[in-house]
Amino acid sequence: MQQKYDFKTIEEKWQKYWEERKIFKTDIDQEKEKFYLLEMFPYPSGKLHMGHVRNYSIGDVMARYYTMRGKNVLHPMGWDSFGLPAENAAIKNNIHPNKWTWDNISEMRSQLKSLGFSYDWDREVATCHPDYYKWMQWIFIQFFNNGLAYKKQNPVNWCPSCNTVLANEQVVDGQCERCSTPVGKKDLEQWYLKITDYAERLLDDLKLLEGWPNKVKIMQENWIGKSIGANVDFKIAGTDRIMEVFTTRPDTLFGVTYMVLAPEHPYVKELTRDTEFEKDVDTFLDKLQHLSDLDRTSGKYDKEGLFIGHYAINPMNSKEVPIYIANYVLMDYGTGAIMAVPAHDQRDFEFAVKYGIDIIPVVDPEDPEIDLYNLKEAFVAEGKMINSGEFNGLNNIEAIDKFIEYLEEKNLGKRTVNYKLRDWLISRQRYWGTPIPMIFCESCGWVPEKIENLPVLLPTDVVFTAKGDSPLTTSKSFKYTICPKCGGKGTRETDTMDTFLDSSWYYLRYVDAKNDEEIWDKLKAEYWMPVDQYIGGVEHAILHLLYARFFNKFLFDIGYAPSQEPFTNLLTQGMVLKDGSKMSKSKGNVVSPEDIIDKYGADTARLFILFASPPEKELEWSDAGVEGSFRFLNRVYRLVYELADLIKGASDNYEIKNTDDKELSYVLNSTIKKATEDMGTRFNFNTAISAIMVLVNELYRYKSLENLNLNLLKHSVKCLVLMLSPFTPHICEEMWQHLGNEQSLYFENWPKYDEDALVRDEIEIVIQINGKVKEKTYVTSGLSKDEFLEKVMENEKVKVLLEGKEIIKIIPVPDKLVNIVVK
RNA sequence: GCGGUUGUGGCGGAAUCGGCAGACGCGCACGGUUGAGGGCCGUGUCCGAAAGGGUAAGGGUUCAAGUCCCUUCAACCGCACCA
Repeated sequence: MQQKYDFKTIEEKWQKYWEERKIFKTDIDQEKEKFYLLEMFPYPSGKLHMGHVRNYSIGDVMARYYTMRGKNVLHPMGWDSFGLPAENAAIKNNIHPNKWTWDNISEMRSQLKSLGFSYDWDREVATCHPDYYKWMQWIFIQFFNNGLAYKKQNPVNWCPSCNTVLANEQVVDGQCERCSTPVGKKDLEQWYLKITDYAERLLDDLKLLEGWPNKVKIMQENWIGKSIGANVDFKIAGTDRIMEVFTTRPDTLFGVTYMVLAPEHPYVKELTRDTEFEKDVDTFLDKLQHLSDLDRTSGKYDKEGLFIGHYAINPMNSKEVPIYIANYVLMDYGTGAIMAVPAHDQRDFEFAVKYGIDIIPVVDPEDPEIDLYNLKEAFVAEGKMINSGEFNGLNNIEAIDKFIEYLEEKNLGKRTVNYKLRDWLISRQRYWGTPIPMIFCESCGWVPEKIENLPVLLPTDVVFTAKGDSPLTTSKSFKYTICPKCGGKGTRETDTMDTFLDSSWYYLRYVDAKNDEEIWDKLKAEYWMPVDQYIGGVEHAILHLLYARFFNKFLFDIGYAPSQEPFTNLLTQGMVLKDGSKMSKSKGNVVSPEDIIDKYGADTARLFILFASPPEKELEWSDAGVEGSFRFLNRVYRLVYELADLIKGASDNYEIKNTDDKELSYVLNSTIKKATEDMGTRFNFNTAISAIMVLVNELYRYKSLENLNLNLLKHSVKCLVLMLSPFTPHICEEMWQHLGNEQSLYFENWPKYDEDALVRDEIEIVIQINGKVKEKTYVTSGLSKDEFLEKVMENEKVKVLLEGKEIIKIIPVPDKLVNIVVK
């Protein structure tokens, strides 16, 4: 160990040491409790950014900490390496996506290594590798064979810039999640996964996820969007057609004054054909179709509609009400048709006011403030049923069940549940993704490729045109094949899979990453799964985390995943900001991890990131703060360098000899206690580090004293190095070695604290009068309430303060405080 | 509009169960070391001369509130015509 803290030499030395000895390699060990720690794997864009560094620093501290606590920690890393940027780079720079991607992976892998993260690299996966996507295709075929993958023609979200379709989850504010281009509609035949079959379980099992942030659970709950209600049949007068609507408010059936069909509803054309309404309807539809989703849903959304010349018959009272089409009714939710109750639904109210339609109240709020027959807005709260025949007088909430019973009895409708969640559109018209292993045969229809023929390899003879068709269609070798079922002519599906499929199961593959016989050994999955701690950005709250739960549940159902849920605990780390906003090239406020590592070293970078803010919160980047962290490491380094010779011969058993010893021992043990609690239960690394800083300050005080207790000092310094090691492993290894240890500290135990050392003889207590602090004094610790009070009352200042006052009440909190209430 | 989160010194943040608000760090000031600068070591640093006041604003509960309850405001995030 040199006198000066030379982080470059030290970090290279120890990274090499760890790698050569395969320190971080993990295997099943039935003797030990397992701990599966996972950070979201990155897309190999080329360079790590600060968000990655934060994510992986948090993970690495936890991995190292749990290892020191005796857990068998699985800590893998890999690459979410299919995706659009590789293909765009191919078009732009004429580099094959494959080369572009693998170059980026090796660049980023070496960056991760330069940060000293404790990954078991033997388990590395890359989703673009045939060894991985082979099993992706295998899973797809399992979905297909279980009736959960299907192809259907539908108007789909289309990004004109990415030239591909998008899942609902990938449309954000009517724009493409990736490139922010407004999303349009296109009628295409596409593959879907039936995630809706799992809607109820995905919702229900959120209850099992006690270790997830509430925020994420609420977001998923809202996204799944369960509504309970009834489907009700309305006859269309003068036809044999039935208009089926979904409502969550069957209690308001008597208040229906009009009906609405979604403009795209098949009945609309049928009912208006060859009538005076046909022309207006066509104009209306035409206008709607030229609006993008963005325009249709954004802004003031003026409600607009059109009467189509037909009437529906209310099944409750046989009243005829007009049927409209309107822009606010969606085809792809419920039945694509609604009953409108203006008195008790705000949207219907606005529409009714605009078009002069009757407003009939059926729920009475019994509130003199509200004029029921002259409403200013819809009344949506609870009340008493009126104008509703035999249901009058009931509470409307209780009436809902009565209405449904009535409808079911008369065969006019039934109890129904609806979800906002839609099936997952997974086809992409792009090259750099997993080929969908399906073959179309004129006589057999869609047939999956035989398992023994997997993987269906991505062809290399393709042209990157970015024209809207999948580049796979340009391959001569790929498209034509034989039908696996009848042996006749077959054509391959040329679309590839949404890359979110690849990342929906990678955590399972890590348990047996190199297996080419099966997707993984079930016994290995049994040992390691579920992931005990998952760490990543909150931006994945819906997309990735919902898809991964869905995949895991499906794999559980077919016997491959051992648990219902994949991730027991989830930590969503906050963003890294600079000058109050997210680092981005366009804002020019990007701080490059490489530069920081170069200037201060990986240990400083890690320390600063963990010290500046608790993991869930946003982190404001501060160059001065980085300097501070660097200064602290230098301070620790000098301390150890200075003391190492002095304590070389000392023993690990120490005795407390004087008050200074006692003080050091107190600070040491309370630091261990605080750090242990902060790391293991709260993940508040910032306060754990600040506790360690307090210990360092105390050691500086102590070492300047005379008659040092070398045994105690040695013990303290060792504990300091061990506690700091999960945060800044390189410098700690170096100091550990300098203190005379031969083995890496990676397998050392986390220090234990001594409860007895935390008891102080005298404690400073606070004396309050009427809740205000008036005096601080020292008393013997551990006194009973009476003894404690007696001591307080002996205090001279208290006596003076209480003179001439009447004591009303005394609240003693021994070892802490007393509050005396006086008049 | 609905749902959620957050508001504490000049700054990042701490206060974990309702019990001393501001730990720790940054910045700043001063002192020591040094020929000087840097570095390092140390002291001080919420406001106020003091009594006292102070955790977005206002109210409430309590012996005691940054913490619990109500109202308002601001910022951020998610969803957004889902019947």
